[in-house]
Amino acid sequence: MPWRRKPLPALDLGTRPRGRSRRPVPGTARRGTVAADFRRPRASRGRPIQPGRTTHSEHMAKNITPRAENYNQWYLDVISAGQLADHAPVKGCMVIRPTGFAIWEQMQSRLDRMFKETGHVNAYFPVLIPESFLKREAEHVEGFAPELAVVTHAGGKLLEEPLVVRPTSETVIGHMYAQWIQSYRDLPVLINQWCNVMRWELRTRLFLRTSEFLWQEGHTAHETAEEAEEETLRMLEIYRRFHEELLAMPVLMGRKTDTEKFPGALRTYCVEAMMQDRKALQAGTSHNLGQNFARAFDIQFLDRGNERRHVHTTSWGSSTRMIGGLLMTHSDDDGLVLPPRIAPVQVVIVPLYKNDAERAAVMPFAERVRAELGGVLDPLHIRLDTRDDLRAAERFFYWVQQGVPLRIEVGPRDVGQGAVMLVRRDTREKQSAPLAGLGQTTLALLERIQTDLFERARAFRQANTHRIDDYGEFRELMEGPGGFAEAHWNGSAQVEARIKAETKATIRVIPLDEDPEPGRCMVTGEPSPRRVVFAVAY
RNA sequence: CGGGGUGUGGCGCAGCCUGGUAGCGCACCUGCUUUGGGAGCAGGUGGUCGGAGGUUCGAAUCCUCUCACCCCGACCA
Repeated sequence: MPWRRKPLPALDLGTRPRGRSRRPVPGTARRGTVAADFRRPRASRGRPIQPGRTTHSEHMAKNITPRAENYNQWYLDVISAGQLADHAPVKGCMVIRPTGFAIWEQMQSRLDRMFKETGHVNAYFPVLIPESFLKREAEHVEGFAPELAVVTHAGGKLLEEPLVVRPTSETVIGHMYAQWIQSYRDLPVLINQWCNVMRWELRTRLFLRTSEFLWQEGHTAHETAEEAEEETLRMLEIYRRFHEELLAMPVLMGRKTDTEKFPGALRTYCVEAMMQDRKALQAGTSHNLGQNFARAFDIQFLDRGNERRHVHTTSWGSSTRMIGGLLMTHSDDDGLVLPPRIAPVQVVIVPLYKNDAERAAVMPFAERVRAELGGVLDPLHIRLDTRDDLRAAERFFYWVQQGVPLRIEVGPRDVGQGAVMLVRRDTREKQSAPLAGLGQTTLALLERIQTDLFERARAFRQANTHRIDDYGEFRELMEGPGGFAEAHWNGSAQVEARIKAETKATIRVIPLDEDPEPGRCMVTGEPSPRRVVFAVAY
């Protein structure tokens, strides 16, 4: 079963340049092989790390509102302090600053690789789509009409046909697939594109919901319904792995209800995460489009029996919204916290000195530290902070708020001892480690940080997930602390709508359990085949 | 679109009621002293008060119109 949970594999920071000889075979996830190169330090080399003391216990960031005080403001403050993004002059649009974009680039390169390993290729389709295309699929146009941006003029003249700025690309791509696909020999078509899309949102929030956002949209066409469903679930599983293994974000996988599904889809699946305020965030979606778009765009092929048939298509996407989700999963009152595997800067070395004499001693040592780490990490992901116009404390806070998982302080005292100070971003634990074997020590620590972040998030979700059978209790949960509620539902859109109206909670996923537990709808008492997961969502 | 609010140096604000030609904190620049968790002192740069019109000798301040943004609600990756 493609959606079966797999254990978190050994650390693959994915940052060390790899030899060309190791070429992954499409369709097979590289597992273990690469990680084994620098997985755990052998006992003889890895120095035991003493339990450290934390550098401080209180919230120290004076430019960030604590979560407990105002969660929304905290979110905006973390973005601002970390210099991730800024508001653009056009309402609802954002400027992704270099630090934020670097995170996106990391996400892109890791996901892109996972797509290519499963046989997909990249292409690019235009940003402008004839308005009439959207109208060809009834549900699709109904779903997207309210949020379309439309170009009516160009070259100083009124256009004969308005052009919409793509909100998603099923239509143009369907149009092209109709021309490219003639025979079953042309199938499957497995194309992905990285691009921007625009959806005119009424209420926007940086990363989570902006009018323009960056994303990836995969579009595939298949011979049979079974193949399309298989592809849909395969990509869902890739999103699950990406979130859990790279972003350290535990996610629930499942199906969307008809009210929540993609306009035009047969079925929509998604991965859903819990944020620190216990609200749900849909992080990636995978749609089985059936033959809806094939019929609308006349995508037909001659099958093996020489009969003309419509293809079965899928589409799947994930966006810059994941940056918001990543932030709300791990960050704290001091600012951004990034998991090592996705962090653009994994380790920062901060040299400390008071005068030229100390500088002369410390800098070469810091360079040695960098060289040592360069043996195990991609040098691009190691930063040596040579700024001497900033005070030490200011540099510390800068990197704290950039979310760098590990800071290495190198001062005169350390040089004397042939050691460095390692400071974890997540726990703030500070510990001394000798320069000898520092590469392995660092890798082990990064691995630990990665798994700790994931485990912490999973424990949080678990602590805030409740099995609920009584609607009164359900309302109390949603009106009070919030969280995920596993409850029974009779399957009707009316009851779903009533629950939403009364509690703001929606059905986030219908889990893909193989052995569902039947019961009775918490609202109507009617039979229910399985529990579904409710939550208030972003 | 309905309800509430705000527009004054890069950011956050005061001044408006009781008109007299703009001030504070942070940031920024210079210098000295500092530097293992957001330094101190001294000096300095920068705005004509969202926009338009009106009242007045005189408007950030009063009046009219207008624009933008933010928060709450309905829609959404």
